Amino acid sequence: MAAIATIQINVNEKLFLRNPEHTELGRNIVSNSIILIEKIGFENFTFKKLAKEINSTEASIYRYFENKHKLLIYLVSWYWSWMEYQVDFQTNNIEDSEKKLNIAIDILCQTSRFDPEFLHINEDALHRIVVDESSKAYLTKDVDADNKEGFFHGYKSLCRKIAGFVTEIAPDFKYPRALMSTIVEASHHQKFFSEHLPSLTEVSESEGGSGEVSEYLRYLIFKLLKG
Amino acid sequence: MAAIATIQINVNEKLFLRNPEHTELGRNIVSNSIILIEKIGFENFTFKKLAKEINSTEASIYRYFENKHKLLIYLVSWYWSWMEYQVDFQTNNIEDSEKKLNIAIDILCQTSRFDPEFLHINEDALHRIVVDESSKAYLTKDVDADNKEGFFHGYKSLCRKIAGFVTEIAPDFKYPRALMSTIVEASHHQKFFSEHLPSLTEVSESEGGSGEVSEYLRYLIFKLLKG
DNA sequence: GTTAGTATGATAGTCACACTATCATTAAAG
DNA sequence: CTTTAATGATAGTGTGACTATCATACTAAC
Repeated sequence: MAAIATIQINVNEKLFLRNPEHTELGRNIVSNSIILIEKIGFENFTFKKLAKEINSTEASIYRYFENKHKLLIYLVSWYWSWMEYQVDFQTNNIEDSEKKLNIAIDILCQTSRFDPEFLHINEDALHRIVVDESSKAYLTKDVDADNKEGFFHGYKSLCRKIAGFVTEIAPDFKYPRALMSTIVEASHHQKFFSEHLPSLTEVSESEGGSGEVSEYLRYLIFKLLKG
Repeated sequence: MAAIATIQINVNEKLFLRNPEHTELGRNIVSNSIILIEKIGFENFTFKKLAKEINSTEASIYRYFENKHKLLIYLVSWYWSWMEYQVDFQTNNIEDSEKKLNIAIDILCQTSRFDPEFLHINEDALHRIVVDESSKAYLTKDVDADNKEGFFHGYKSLCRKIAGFVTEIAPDFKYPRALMSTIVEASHHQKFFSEHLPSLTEVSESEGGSGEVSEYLRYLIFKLLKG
């Protein structure tokens, strides 16, 4: 099926040297880096290995991304923009704030699936990268500099948006943003724990997400907001 | 004041090649690695730099720790054991489960300070390492293997203990362990966000911890359990 | 007191990662 | 038809992450 309107996901321009969306090689770098990072983990991932994978060279990849850390931030940024787009799209024309919040939670946990138009991006693999690796994007000594450059705009923007739903439901709730950052982080580590350190949680995510993480988060949030 | 009884913090033996507690050099490695990692960050930290710092050699450090990742897990493990000891000590003889839970939260957030007997360990620096770096200890492709070796025992044990307090307060609460892992993780990233990405939270931790993180966490937990 | 063992230091070497630089080739744009 | 931009090919540098070897100093045992 042909797309009539093309969705454009915007990522901070300082995250790349050449825009990877504009060329075949660039899209190849992005799509295969997702596959490879998901497969071998970010620490074991190198531009040399990626180059081999796509039959290109290290030097060519360096023409797009300064280093693998910038690439990771690029991928994670892309993910947050995509998430925000999904939230906008799926909550559009919905009045009920609780409904909107529920939709947002499902999107965060990837419980509901949205047919995307990004042929070169494996969204499932990217989601797993975000779960496993995204905190490494900001847990560095460069956070403050990177934040000044606006690298975390997507994450902050999404949190702000969902925190807005929270405030619509409970205008007196004191911690809408803290709650949302807690929930977003929890959506990742609860999934991680359920798969790798199951004694840290009652939630069990068996294959593809039966939705126990989102159930748990939903329970937390609504109990907090409505008593 | 002299200690009459000496506290022994136990760390999984597989985390080191030679027990660093047993020698001067070993304790030096541990104490200076804490200072150095806190200062330059885990990614920039190398055994060579540490060796220089303590006037020793790379080779000597490798006789104690297989690699810097194992050293990180060692430090984090030590921290969790120490935290659990503090919880045990400070909640001893207290009957009221709510009080115990409050104490545990304060300990997690380092709001209450405990005079320790570990001269060679800078607990404040170690706490900052745990906030900034501890998730890197398990967010790797080796989690499952490392978990099998018991490297995360301390973390799991502490969560289980505090989850026990939760169950004492609210026996019907469905997610005691998930809640506790969420809270422990939140105690780290809320502090991190308040310092580096403040738009992600209402909490602000000005110097030494005025305790806003613990206030927030306390609010969450008790609203959930009694709300 | 000699010997044997253990901890550390000193040095050097290997391999892989993280780049940087240069030049050749090809394809598209004017 | 020429210029320019994108890629490939190759090589080189510095550093990190180790491993190996040998010398030395101290300690503990016989």
